Amino acid sequence: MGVKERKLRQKKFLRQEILDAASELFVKEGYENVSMRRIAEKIEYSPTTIYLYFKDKAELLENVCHETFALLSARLKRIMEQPGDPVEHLKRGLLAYIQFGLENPHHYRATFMMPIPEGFDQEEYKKPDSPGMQAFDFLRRCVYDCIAANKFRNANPEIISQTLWSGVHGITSLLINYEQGFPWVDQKQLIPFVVDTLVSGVSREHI
Amino acid sequence: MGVKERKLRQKKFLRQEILDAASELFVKEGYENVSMRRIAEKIEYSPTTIYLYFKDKAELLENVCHETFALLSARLKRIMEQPGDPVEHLKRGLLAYIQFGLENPHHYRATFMMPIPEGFDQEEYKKPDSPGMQAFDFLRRCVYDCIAANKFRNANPEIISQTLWSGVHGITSLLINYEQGFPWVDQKQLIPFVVDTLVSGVSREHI
DNA sequence: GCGAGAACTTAACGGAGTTAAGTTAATGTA
DNA sequence: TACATTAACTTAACTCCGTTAAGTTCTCGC
Repeated sequence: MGVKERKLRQKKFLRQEILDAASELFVKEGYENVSMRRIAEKIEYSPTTIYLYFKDKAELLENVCHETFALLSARLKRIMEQPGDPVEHLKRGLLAYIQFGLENPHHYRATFMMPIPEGFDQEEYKKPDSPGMQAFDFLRRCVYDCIAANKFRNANPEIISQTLWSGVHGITSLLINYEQGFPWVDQKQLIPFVVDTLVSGVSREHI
Repeated sequence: MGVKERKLRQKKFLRQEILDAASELFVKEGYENVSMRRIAEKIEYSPTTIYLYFKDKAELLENVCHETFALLSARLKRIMEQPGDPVEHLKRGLLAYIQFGLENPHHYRATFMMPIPEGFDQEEYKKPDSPGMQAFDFLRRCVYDCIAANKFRNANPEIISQTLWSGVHGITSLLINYEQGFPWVDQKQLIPFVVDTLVSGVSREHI
């Protein structure tokens, strides 16, 4: 009897429809302006139906972000697979991270800039299969490669990775938050300069 | 007739009481969990009274943050007045910035991590007397001093200042957001390493 | 004594996230 | 085929939010 399977497929389909509707509203209007009621309206179900598929709004938007960040991991993976020396890999990865954040500002904000809801299990985030951790792992592997190639100054690889992440997060989040609210120099100059500064700062020699 | 003066004093007093109550709730519970009603309850006035003193919630919390960030500016000013070479000044300033953010996480979040309400006049932020800009000016002056002392590599002072700011903002905001949600290395090592990386990255020679 | 205005409150609006209870339709079982 | 169970979904409601319009009270200047 394929009935059960069909039911399951239908359930998964609606779940995906919710995710898609939420994602679209999310991209267009940002976290603050996405309400459960509007998502429900979009898929033409009652608001309470969403709660049959997601525990609450936070869990729903968490899943929306997971979907998007899988794309970042894929992009980083592609960079790692291309030929090039480790430092070049690292630089391209850092640039891709920033670019990704600027292309998906609402997702980036929801994932890395919003307060973690209280009572939320923070241990969840540390799991290596969470999309944030997966992306961080690419960075970490890059750093290990650079250290193996004797390109970096003598320091804990973990501290270097975290420094680089905080560096790219800094410029990404500030540009997202103050796109117009601050007299930025040209992004096309600023972003590569930030990446160069970071990589140069952890390198054995100036580059 | 000192009556008008007394009235004005009373009005200012209540305004300050609102600010203090808001600030206290803010520090204790964070932006999300401060409601106009709760602030009103704390000062034992009706919620609508607050609107006689502040246009809306955003303006109130903006003022709360201004107060706090005046403290940062004062701290940075003190650092600049102490003896020391410009690079040392800069490093101490960057460290003080991070420390200030970690000491006032809710204020820092509200000022630098929250989405700017739509319809908000973003030009307001660029004004040089806004507390954010004032603090940024200390950084900028440090950078100019370092360039004058021929310590930095040849680059636009503006781009260097913005790079350094985004660097300290990155580590500050990530540590605020994921205090427990990420396997950080020891902050006592990480934070100085970040500052060293940034300064070294923009320096003429490795340090 | 009276009118004006300042200071503050009451009551309400519309919207948010969420939940409890109810409805409907399909399924498995006798 | 008749009945009980369950899944899927909706209706109605609760509590809370920011904010506003209207009303009240009190004080001051004339």
